[in-house]
Formats: sequence, structure tokens, C-alpha cells
Amino acid sequence: MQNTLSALAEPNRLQIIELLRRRPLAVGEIAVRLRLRQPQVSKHLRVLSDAGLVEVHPVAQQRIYSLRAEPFNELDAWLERYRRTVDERFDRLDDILREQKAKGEKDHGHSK
Amino acid sequence: MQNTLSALAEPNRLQIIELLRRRPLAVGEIAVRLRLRQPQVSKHLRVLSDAGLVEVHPVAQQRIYSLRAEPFNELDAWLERYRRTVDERFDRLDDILREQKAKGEKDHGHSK
DNA sequence: AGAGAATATACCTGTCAAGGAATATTCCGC
DNA sequence: GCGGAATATTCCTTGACAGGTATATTCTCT
Repeated sequence: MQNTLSALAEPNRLQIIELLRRRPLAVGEIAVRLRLRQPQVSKHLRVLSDAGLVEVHPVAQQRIYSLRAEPFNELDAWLERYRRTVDERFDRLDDILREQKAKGEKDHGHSK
Repeated sequence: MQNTLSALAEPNRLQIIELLRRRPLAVGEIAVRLRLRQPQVSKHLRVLSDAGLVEVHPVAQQRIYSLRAEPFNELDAWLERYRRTVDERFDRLDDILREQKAKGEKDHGHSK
């Protein structure tokens, strides 16, 4: 999760992911489309690969990179936990605010 | 989206978010629970706030931070685009691989 | 085996962001 | 207005990381 997020945090890497969403691509193709130099693309793909976001399929001297589903599913599951509690949170906020105010007054022995 | 991801990419910030998922908290509380120093917590909250991930509610000298739903919804929408294409991608991968191989052979005038 | 294409790695450099410590700011009660 | 609590901001230093360039690696074809 942490790895996934930091891998996606880099702008060029996010663009690579967006590119690969449409279809698997070779390194050179990615470099051309994003106007990046080949070495940097390879490096970014290394990071993405280590994070499990992409996988490689060699074809001759080319390496075709494609997305892997798992990390996206994990991200989805993580998000799910937030979706469930969004409503509660807003209700809760008022409670918390009141609670904090009450505590503050109590701490000072303010009886009215 | 980019901002959201890079804000979440920092480990301590992600932890702050996880904490706030349970309930809104004051800066000091966060610092204690995560064993961080107050200034760093304030700085992280600044980043999260700029990214629109959290909002502040002042209570006396305290500032109660709570999550905002919007960025999570955006993340969700972004993910949705990937969920839809996961299946296609795998089918497509084979096509691409064949396609690339065929192209390679064609480029060399290899007729059989 | 040798040439050349496609990709990966190594090394260097500069930048940016996070932590530490001190200080400024804001707010409350008296 | 003053003292003290809670938080924000500033300045400094350091480490990680991305880009640039050169070079190594891998594969194919002849």
C-alpha cells in the first residue's frame, strides 16, 4: 500500500501507468509518447515493477510492460474502508467539537 | 489527483490519515499517538490541508483536524477507470505480444 | 562471431522535502 | 494586558531521488 502510493506519487510514473491502462507497451514506445529519455523510463519501470504495479514480457530485444491488477485491487479495498465511514465522520465531527469544548470548560472548573 | 497521491505517499502522513479515519483529532493528540514532534505534525497537516484531504475546526487554542470526503471520491473515480479495463487488458496482452512478434518478422522481410 | 537494435545499469549532480530546534502566533482565563 | 497552553512558522542541515550521460547487457539477424 505504502509502496504502491509512493510509486504512483511521481508524475512521470503516473503517466506511464495511465499509458499502460490503454494497452501494454514496449519501453521505447513509452519513451516516445511521454517525451522521456529511455534510461529514465527504464528506471521508472523498475520502481513500478518493484511495487508490483507492472509486469514484463520479453519479445525479442523488446520488453513489453503491462499493468498488474493486484495493487489496484488493494487500493480499492483500502479506499473501501473510507467510503464506509464518510457519513459517520460528519456526524462525529459535531460530537467531537462539543466534546472538546466541554472538556475545556470542565478543566477550568467553570461551573456555569 | 497528483497532489492527493503525493500527499499520501509520505508514511507519517498516511498514518495521520488512518488516525483521522477513526475520529477527528487535535494536533497534540496526533503527535502523541504517532510519537511525532508537534512541529512535524503541523507541517504534515499543512500538506494534507493544501491537498484538500483534511479540514480544520478551531476550538479554543486547539485545532481539530478531520478528513474531507472529496479527494477520496476522486481517487475512487480514478480507480474505477482501471477496474473496468482489468479484464480487457489480459486478453489484450496476448494480442499485443503476437502483434509485436509479427511486426518483428515483417520488418525483416521474413516470409516464412 | 559481429553489427546493430532495444533495454538496463552505473555514476554523477542538483534539487527538494523531511526532521530538528528555536521562535512566532493565537487564544484563553484571570 | 499578562502568563501559559496549543499550534504554526522559520531556518538549518541532511538524505533520497530524479534527471543526464555514458556504458553494459541482451537478443536477433546475417
